[in-house]
Amino acid sequence: MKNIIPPVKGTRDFYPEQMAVRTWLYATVRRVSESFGYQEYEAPILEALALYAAKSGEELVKKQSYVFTDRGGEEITLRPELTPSLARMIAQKQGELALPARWWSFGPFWRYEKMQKGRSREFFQWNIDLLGVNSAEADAEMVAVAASFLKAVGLTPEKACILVNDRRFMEAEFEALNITPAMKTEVSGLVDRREKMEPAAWEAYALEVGLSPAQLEGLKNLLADKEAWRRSADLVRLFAALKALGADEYVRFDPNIVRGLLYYTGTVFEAFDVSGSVRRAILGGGRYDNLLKDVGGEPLPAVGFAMGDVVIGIILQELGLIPTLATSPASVLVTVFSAELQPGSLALAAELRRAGLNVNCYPEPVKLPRQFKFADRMGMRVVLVLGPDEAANGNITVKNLSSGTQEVLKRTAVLEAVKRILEKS
RNA sequence: GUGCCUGUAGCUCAAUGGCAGAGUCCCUGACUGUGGAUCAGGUUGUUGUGGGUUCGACCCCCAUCAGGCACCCCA
Repeated sequence: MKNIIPPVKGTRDFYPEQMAVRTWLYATVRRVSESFGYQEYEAPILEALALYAAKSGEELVKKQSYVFTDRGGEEITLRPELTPSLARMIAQKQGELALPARWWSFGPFWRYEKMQKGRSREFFQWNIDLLGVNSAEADAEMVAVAASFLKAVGLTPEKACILVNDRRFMEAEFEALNITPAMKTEVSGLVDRREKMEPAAWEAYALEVGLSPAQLEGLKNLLADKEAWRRSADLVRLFAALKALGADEYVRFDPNIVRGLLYYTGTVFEAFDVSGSVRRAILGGGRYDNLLKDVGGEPLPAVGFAMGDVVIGIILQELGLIPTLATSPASVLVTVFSAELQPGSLALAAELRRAGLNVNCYPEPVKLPRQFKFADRMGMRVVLVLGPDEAANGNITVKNLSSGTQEVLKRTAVLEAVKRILEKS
C-alpha cells in the first residue's frame, strides 16, 4: 500500500458510488436548466492566461490559477472559471446567434487553493447565463433558476436562502454618503469583509481606509437596513418579478452581499445553507454588462451564476438529501453453476439483454453463495440460476432478492417474471 | 503565506511511560444448489517519517511530511 502514488492534492477520485452522486447532481442541474429553456454548451478546459488577465480579479488569476507554458511557448491555464470563455464564445458569433441566449454548462475547474472544508482544487461547477437582456426581470429569472434548483434538491426555504443586492444601488448609496468613486472598490471590500471581522476591528479598518466617522455611521445604517431596497426602482421590479415567478420565498434583500469578482455591474446574489455547517455560498452570481465588450465583442448585457459541486455536496450529504442510488446499473444477475453450464448462462444473459434488460452474468463458475453475496452487495434485485435440474427440464430458477422468494419457471416465462419483479420497484 | 488541532489494522476509534486492542470489514464453517439476519472460529500493524530523552516511548521533546479547521480569496 505504501507504494501507491497518491492522487494530486485537492483532486478527488470518484469511485462508482461518488460518481453516481455526481451524475445525479448533473442530471438535476440539467433538468432545472432545461425547464427554463437553457441550452447546454461546453468550452475548452485549457485557455490562454490572457483571457482572464483583464477581468477576473487579481487573486483568482495571479494566485489561484494553474498556469504552465506549453511546448509552443504559450502561457496556458487550467480554467479557474467559465464566464470569460462564455464571453468569448458569444463575442465570436455575436452576429449569428439567436438572442437572448440562455446557456448552461457543467464541468471541471481548477483553482490552486489551500485545502479546507468546502474547497478542493479540482471541482465541478454548474454555470448558467442569460445573455442579451438587461432588465430586472432577466435578473429575476436567474434568481428563480437558482431557487428552482434549491427546491429540486429538497432544500426548502427553511433550509436555504438566496441573498440579493445591487451594486448600482450600493454605488448610489455610497454617493449619498459622499464616498468618492475612487474609494468605491475599497469600500466594497470593506462591506464584503464585515461578517468575518470583529466589529471594533472592522470599524478601525473602515477609518483606516479613509471613511470619516460620519460616513462610517451612514454605512453601518445602510448595511443594517433590510428595507433599503425600496429606494431602488430596479430592486423593487426585481422583487416583484420574483414574486410572480413564485421564487420570492427563497429570496431576501441583503446589503452586505457585494461579491468579489470585478466584472459584476448590477444585481448580485448568493445562496446559503441556513443551518450553516458550511459557512460558504452554495452558489453566487450577478449581472455583468461590460464583460463582452472587454473581451473584444460588441457590448452585450448578461446575467448568470455558478455553483460548485463541493459545498452543495456537503450540505446535501449532511441533510440526508442525496437519494439512494443504485450501485449496479444491472438489477439482474445470471449465476454460473459450473463450467459445463456456463455457455447456457451466457446465452440466457444475452437473451435478456436483447429484450432490453441490463444483465450482469457472473464471470466464472464459483460456488453459489459467493455469487448470491455478490448480487446482494451490488444491490441487484433478481438472481437467475441455471443448474443441472433446470437444464434437464428447460427451466430457470428466478429469485427475488428483496422478498427472498423464488420460483422455478419455464425458460420462456423468465423474461416476463423478471420484468414483473423489477416493475414492483 | 499565518495560526490552532490530529496522524494507531482496509474503515471508525481505544490503550496512567510497562505484552498494541476493540468494533466493523474480509475469510472459513454451522447451511456440500441460495444473499441480506444469527452463532462459532480466523487473518489483518515498521503506531505517518527521522532523530532525541528513558531501564523501557503509541504516550514526553525536536524536526519533517500528510490531513483537518480558521484567516485571506472564492463555487
